[in-house]
Amino acid sequence: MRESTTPYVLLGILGLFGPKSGYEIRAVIDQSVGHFWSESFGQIYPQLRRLADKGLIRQADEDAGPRERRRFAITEQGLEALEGWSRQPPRRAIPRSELAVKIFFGRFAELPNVRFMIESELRSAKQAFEVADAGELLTLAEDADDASLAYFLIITELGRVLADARRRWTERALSLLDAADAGGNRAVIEQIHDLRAADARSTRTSGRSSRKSRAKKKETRT
Amino acid sequence: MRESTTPYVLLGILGLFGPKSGYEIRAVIDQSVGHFWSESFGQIYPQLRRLADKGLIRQADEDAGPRERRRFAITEQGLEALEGWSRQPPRRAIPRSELAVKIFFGRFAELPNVRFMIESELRSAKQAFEVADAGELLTLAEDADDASLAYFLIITELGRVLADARRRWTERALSLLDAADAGGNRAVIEQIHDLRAADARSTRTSGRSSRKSRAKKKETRT
DNA sequence: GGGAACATGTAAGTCGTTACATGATTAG
DNA sequence: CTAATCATGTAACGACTTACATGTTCCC
Repeated sequence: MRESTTPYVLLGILGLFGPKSGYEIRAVIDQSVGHFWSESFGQIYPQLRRLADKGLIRQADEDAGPRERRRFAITEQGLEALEGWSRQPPRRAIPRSELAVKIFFGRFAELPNVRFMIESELRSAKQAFEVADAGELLTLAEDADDASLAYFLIITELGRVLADARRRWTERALSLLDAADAGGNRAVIEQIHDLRAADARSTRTSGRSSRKSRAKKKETRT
Repeated sequence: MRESTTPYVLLGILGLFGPKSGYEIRAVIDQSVGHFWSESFGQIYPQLRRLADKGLIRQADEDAGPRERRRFAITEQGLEALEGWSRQPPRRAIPRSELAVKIFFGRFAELPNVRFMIESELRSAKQAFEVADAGELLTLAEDADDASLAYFLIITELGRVLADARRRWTERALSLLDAADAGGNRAVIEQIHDLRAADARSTRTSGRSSRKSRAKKKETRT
């Protein structure tokens, strides 16, 4: 990675939510984009200093003691840097999933073991869904007038959709494991065909739900 | 990260597919778990040496020249190490998505810009789905008798489900963007309610598809 | 003979986590 | 008074990417 995204994340938080300390920034990240980004203090504090040195942020409270809270505000320059970065297409990297790798190598573990991993993933996915769902309600309640409302909701929606997908996958994975356990490869293949059939059914159904968005699109064109 | 998973990925590939060179290992990773893991040569080659030094792998062809292909095979010791690792629960890390962050900070970009990012994601998701789908067909054709069949299919299934989720999310994101563009926050909120309604509808429908897997489960119990 | 793909490897440098050190403030 | 939480910061280390250097083999 030629350029770290960390500094821009810090700038973005300060830009959206006003002056914040390193500690507060971390909390805000966890509670907003926490499903898709994280920063450690070991990254945040040195980076804040660097941003301040470059003039992209400035200390908001000049009267801070040595171990006291120091809030930073984004500067005009920082805003420009943030805007410049925001326009660039995102770097996409394959997310590394150790779970996926361990399942792929499942042969070298015991079946109950693999099953347990998937069940853990199921619990994790359910919880992630609840968190995203709660976050969405909170956003609707608190940011109903915010200029970022649509963006915030797109992110909570991503959390919901992805968590739901993870949940659905765990169910399918368990059904395949069951099939393998009970009927070997033949049953596994049969189960895969069932899943494909289920997919075909749901594709047919979901075509209906796009009716509502069509109305919106018409408005945009006029 | 206390312990890298890279060495175990190399061991796993050698364990599943027999002796391979660094170059081949990379190709196999890309074509199998490529959606969920990747390794660079800068990782692979030094790591192979370390694994060989520890006796977890050994060079399969002793007669290799300086710049010739050197294949490695997993040893008994390596297999034990791999099995030990396989049993441990996976470390889970929040996948860092720069796309999500950029959208969250969408206020600082221009709307067409954000839209373009999401449309790129849509294309990427569609392509990922096709790749996963093709991989599944290949697995069904080539590994129908493999002891890992169920595990391989669980991974291709993960690729399909996740790619599909990403696709569905982009559509929703675009509908929210449209709403914001056309009717501001009020329309956005309306659109979110529409999405929730669509969710409720599909939850009701999808309950049916678990009928098939129930049959399998019954078999397992007996 | 030349280009594409195959193939191995190193060096530099960044990125990022973890563990540690330190202290202030608040609630019970 | 003491535990939890708030709060800032550093140091060490490991992981990983990127760019570079080098050479082979195969096919046109």
